[in-house]
Amino acid sequence: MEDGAGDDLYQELWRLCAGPLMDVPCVQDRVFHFPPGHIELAEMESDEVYARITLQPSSDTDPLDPNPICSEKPKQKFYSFIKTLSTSDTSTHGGFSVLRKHANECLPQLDMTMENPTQELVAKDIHGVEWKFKHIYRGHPKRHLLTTGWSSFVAAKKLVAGDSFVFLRGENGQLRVGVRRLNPLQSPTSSSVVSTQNMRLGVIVTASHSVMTNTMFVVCYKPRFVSIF
Amino acid sequence: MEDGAGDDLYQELWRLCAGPLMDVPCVQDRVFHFPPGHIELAEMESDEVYARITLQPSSDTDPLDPNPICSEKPKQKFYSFIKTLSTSDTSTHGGFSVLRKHANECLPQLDMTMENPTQELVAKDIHGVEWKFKHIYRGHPKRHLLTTGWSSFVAAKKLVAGDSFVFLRGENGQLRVGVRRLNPLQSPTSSSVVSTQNMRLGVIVTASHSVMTNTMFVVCYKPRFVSIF
DNA sequence: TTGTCGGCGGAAGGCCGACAA
DNA sequence: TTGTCGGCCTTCCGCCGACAA
Repeated sequence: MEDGAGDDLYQELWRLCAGPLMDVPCVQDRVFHFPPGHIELAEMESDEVYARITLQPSSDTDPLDPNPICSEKPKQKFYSFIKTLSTSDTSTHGGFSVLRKHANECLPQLDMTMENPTQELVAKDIHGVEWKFKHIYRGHPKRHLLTTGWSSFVAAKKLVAGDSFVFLRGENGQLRVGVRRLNPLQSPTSSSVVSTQNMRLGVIVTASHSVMTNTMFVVCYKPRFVSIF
Repeated sequence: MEDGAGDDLYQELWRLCAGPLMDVPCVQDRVFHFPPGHIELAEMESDEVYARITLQPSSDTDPLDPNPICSEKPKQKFYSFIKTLSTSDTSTHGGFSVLRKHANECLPQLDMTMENPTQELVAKDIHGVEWKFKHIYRGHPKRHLLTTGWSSFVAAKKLVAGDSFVFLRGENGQLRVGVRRLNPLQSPTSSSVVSTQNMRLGVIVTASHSVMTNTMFVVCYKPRFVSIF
């Protein structure tokens, strides 16, 4: 999807959107004789993040074999904040109020010699879609705001007060934005076509078929609904 | 969902939204030793219609046994039209232009002694949700239009030029509205969580399990994607 | 007959500082 | 410091008849 440096940022964005307790383990997988390999994703409609884990049955019986894939360290430093949205933040009346601490730590520096310093921020969400925001420092007393572009983001992501806005900057200056919802958007399909029962049976059959024929299969791991499978 | 007379209308609405070639057969089911019984539905998001068919394995071996359920005749007459939406119909600039023939045949009569005769139409969609439209006969030359309320319907149903608007009136004066799309809305889940493979396997297992244990099971029949199952 | 347009009035969007919690 | 509000300007919505295909 992106050049090398960007992948780190997407992975960090995924972590931020999923929440601190939702890291996907990849070492213990070996205990069940499945060499790991997973990919982080997000739903198109809700931006709900999930992990797709590709599993292949293995005859390797040593669960203590160190896993080279997980031993890599992140190479760059990240600057990020998460803010719970106020009523004003999500209202169509105005923009987004950036807390001073967040602005100082995470937003690119403004030229403070100007009367009303302003800049355009261009950030990508977890799908790689670009979002533009006007960042301005104005008012009395002075404050940081996101104005033009913010309301489109709120509408497109269907954000309401209580949801959280995720912002991330890499050392190289690349920006990412994301969303963490207070109440997940209900999927239209969950109530109609796809029965949980059918899915569960399908997964079981797929897994056993995979073991018998020694072929690969895929599991989707959704932080919000871990207990389903 | 509704009192008796309304059910007929919903069934007719389902037929109109699915298209003339999409009637759900219910006689030949017997040939496969499944006493029939189905219910028409529509997806919450796209209004795509489908049929949910409940099947129970049967030891009855006479395929020619007449089916009493399908021999009933509809009791009331329906007045309906389907119009392909023009660019103007779906534009936010104005309302919906009702073809004269359609207005004469299907819309409730206006009081033509008025200068600009108008009335409010209240119609339910396939979910039972009410939609209100202002119907007015005005302009030079005179024409039938749906104005206030129409744009909300277009936005909510995500209609674009080329899609079709379905209108239905029963003898009792009850009104129904529906939608038939040129290009189906792609479901966000179809590209992510739910794999066709898992669904297919789930259905097969459910069916064989049903036969073995002689219990009921359910199949969803979607006119647009008959070939999937 | 009916699709599209210009005109226009009103509602909502959205940028601003004021102010108080 | 920052959530909310009144003010005000602009954009877009949406109802109208005109007009031509």
